[in-house]
Amino acid sequence: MKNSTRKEEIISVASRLFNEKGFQAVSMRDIATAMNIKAASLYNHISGKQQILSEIILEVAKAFTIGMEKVCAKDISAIEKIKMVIEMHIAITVSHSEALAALNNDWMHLEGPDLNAVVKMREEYEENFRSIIKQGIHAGEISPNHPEVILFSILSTLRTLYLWNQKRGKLDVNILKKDMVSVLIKGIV
Amino acid sequence: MKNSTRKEEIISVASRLFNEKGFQAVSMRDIATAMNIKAASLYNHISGKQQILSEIILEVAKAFTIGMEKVCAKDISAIEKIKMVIEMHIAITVSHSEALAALNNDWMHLEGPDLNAVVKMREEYEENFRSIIKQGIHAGEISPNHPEVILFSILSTLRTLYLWNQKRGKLDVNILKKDMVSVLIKGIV
DNA sequence: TATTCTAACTAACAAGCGTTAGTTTTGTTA
DNA sequence: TAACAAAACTAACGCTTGTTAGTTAGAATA
Repeated sequence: MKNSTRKEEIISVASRLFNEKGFQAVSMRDIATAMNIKAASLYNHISGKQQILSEIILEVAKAFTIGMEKVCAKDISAIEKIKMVIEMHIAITVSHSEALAALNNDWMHLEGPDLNAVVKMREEYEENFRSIIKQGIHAGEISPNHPEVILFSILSTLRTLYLWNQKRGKLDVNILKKDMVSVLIKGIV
Repeated sequence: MKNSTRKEEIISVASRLFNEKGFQAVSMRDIATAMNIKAASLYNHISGKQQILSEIILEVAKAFTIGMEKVCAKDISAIEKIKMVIEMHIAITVSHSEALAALNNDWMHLEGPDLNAVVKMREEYEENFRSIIKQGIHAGEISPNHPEVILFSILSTLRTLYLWNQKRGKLDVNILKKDMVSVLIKGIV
């Protein structure tokens, strides 16, 4: 309802718990206990468990959509676009690490219009990425491998980045960007 | 207890449901309904929900461990080893697609020794992969990028393969192997 | 035919779930 | 200090959960 600090705190704590155990394994009582209050008190700030999940996921999903639109609007080569996408993913991952777990693993527990919206954003995001790759192949910048394999390979790496970033204490962002662009585009040989 | 067909059927149905909704979101009644029996009847064949999860995850985790040990035992170049690992991942993914969802997303819901065992197998797997990459860098076969980024990039792609294989109707395995080896090793330019 | 085994069933349990209603505490403003 | 709003509380609701106990139908074995 409001934009209170307490509401943001709930969403932040819930993100952390969802990241650790998954949406279905975290109860309202778990969230409340982590904040040293009772479960019923949460309802002074949010309308229910579903709303918490929606807010977490929709915020980060929108960030990706906006980021991809910015990349597509630029008049640059396909390779340059892919570099931008990689850098955008890294930036969002660093700032929204725990929300990415929900986006990746718990999107199917959204309901109603929120579920539809997230699925649609995801499809459009992949379609935009696919177009960039095809553009690059057509222009001769990218090797004519199965574009689906290229798309899948890069996107899998980017989507799983949050896990690695959590595991091995926060690599330096600029080094990470440089190395990932290099590995994903030029390969490892 | 026994090696009955009915038990395997339960595990197969459970794998499918866990793959769709996640371990915590699937109830024993869901599994039973999908088999046209009552939840209590499941207990004639298995000891509980935890056992179902353990059997699903441990089987596929062991397959990876055995596969990796075979690769490491070979006296071939690092690049050849990585090719073998990629091909192994694709083979296991095709034959155990739904179990991979549980291994990736629900391993943290294991309990006791099973949890420890899976975590340990995962760590050892990654350590073996890391060694192969370092060997390749040392031998000059692999570019001296941060080995951690190379490891993470390839492993992320392989671990997420089951999702893409499910989404776009089963790509041809041999073409997939060829293209993935090419993209992951030689890059996309 | 009588017996044993398998695999289903019904009924119930204690515990935990998300959520609501109504009340009390707390801190700020008039 | 009195009044008010914010945010906590207690208590309870109906429902679902994993699981157990005891029973029954049907097939295989003696």
